[in-house]
Amino acid sequence: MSAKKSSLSFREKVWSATKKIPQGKIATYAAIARMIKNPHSARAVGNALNANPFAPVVPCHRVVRADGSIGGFALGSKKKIALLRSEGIQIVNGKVASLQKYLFIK
DNA sequence: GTCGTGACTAGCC
DNA sequence: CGGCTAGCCACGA
Repeated sequence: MSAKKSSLSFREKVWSATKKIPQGKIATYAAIARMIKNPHSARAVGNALNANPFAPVVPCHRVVRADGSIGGFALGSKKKIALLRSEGIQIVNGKVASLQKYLFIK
């Protein structure tokens, strides 16, 4: 089989996968790791987004923790909640309501 | 080549 | 319900 080589760094893949998240939907760090074929790098995914220089370019605010908690945000978790709400996501107690309902997993 | 750090996760009390 | 621990991976110094 033609094994494709990963020319892009791990971070590049993370940003690429995150950019694919449709508006109104969200994904977990583990889900992103799954998209890039690194299901065991959920932690590394967070690191990638933290170093993400494309803050407004990549919908990093659509990425939350596996338990629905907001996790973190370079511009402030408060801002993240505001953005999610603006997309139709219900946030309760700093957590996503019906996380599964909004999850975007391929 | 080794060490420390972090926007993670699951388990245990 | 909350708090702590251990395991996991990628990156920079």
